[in-house]
Amino acid sequence: MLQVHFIRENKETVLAGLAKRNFANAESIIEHVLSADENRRKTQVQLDNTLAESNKISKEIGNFFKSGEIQKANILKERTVQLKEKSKELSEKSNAIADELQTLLYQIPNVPHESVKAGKSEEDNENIFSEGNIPDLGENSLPHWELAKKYDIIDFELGTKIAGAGFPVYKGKGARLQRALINYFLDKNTKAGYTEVQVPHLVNAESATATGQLPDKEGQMYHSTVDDLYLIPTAEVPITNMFRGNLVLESNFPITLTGYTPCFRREAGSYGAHVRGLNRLHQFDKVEIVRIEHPNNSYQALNGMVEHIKDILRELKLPYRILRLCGGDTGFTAALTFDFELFSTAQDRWLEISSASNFETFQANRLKLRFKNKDGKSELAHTLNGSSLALPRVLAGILENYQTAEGIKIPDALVPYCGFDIIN
RNA sequence: AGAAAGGUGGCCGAGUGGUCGAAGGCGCACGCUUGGAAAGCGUGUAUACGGCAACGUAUCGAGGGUUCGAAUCCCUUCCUUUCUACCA
Repeated sequence: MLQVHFIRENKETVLAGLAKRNFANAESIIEHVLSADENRRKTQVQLDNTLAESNKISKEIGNFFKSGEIQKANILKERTVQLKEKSKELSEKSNAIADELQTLLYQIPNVPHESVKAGKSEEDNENIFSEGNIPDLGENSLPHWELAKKYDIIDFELGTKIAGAGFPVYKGKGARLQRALINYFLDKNTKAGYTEVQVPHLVNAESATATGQLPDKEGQMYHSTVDDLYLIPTAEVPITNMFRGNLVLESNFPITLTGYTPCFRREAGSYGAHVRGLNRLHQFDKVEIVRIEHPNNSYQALNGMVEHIKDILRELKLPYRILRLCGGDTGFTAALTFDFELFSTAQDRWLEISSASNFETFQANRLKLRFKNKDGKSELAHTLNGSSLALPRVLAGILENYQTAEGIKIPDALVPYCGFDIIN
């Protein structure tokens, strides 16, 4: 959520940023915010003055009671009746305006970083880097869902029986490979200095709001209405919320965490060939990295995250590219996002396997996550996160790119984690 | 799930109707002291909103109520701890 005073002082920057996102009605919503803000401040002053008078009289009444001048006290009491009514009215008005303002602010996405290009959709994303060899698989290459069946390592139908479509069952070497990947990713992250955490897989509404899943993405999360808890769509939510409401010391930076969790997404309305197999699931595993940074450092930190993820993909010898998302494709809460896409040779398409973002103060403002700066004043911190990595598509990429006539070879880096070097 | 106790500033902890944004301590900052450090002494040290400022207002888990006036009394709710019950 943008800060009102930021919008007030940087109206043109905000409008230009929203334009890059192709955000509709930016002009009118910003005007609405500014008028509501002005209205709120005006009402607040009136309320403050009324309360100040009321407080003053109350003190006088107290003094009269103490000195035994009961009559004088009673006269003053009558005066407070009107003040009370007035302050009640003003405070109701003030609350109503504050709610209105809040509703408006919740609708405004983050202002993109200056390096973000304007654009409507994924077609306008910029390809900024690519690496790795695309293997020549010959004529008989299979997509991962067929490989999964051939080697009996993932059973989609069984998952459908147990839960429904999008909940695969991993079996034998498939399950082991998945576990190997999780351990491998966590080891890579902890070696890079990230502290490993295990966090709740269900979160309350407050947490989901703070990182930006609520109110806009409500329909995308599974919701236990009895307990009013949400199944996490990503570990970003519980890990970032570890710091909700915190006032950290500048010397605590950088705060770097990593965690493995399953992720749950309703994906309502998704269909077609692009969601086949492991391409899109309701439940999938992911290892996430989260950083809390000083504002001066956050972009350097984002680059560091990108380098870290590159390093992993390089070690797995998978062909990938990095996209800088355009304004229209950048998530609601992010200022700058780099997507990592793995090339699936057998499907002849790119699969998103990681997304690294800097949210600047957008989440911190909702989280009330601050630090004390050198002047002793509190300032909002910057939050960042990235996947390192999302499991199913990496698994799909390995199955497809490493397939041979003898079976599926295991990337060297994973062999110690798997305990075998081929699936056949 | 039942019973009891409790939730106060960065942390600990006092405070049962007015002079309480809140004693005291720890921590932190600055100064004095010192060859330097520690100790000691002194001063300062919550957050948000409005205001150039003086200052005003709000905040003692959250929400509501009583009262001229609430950290303090009442109601609701969330959480924590202990005991009992249950249990991987």
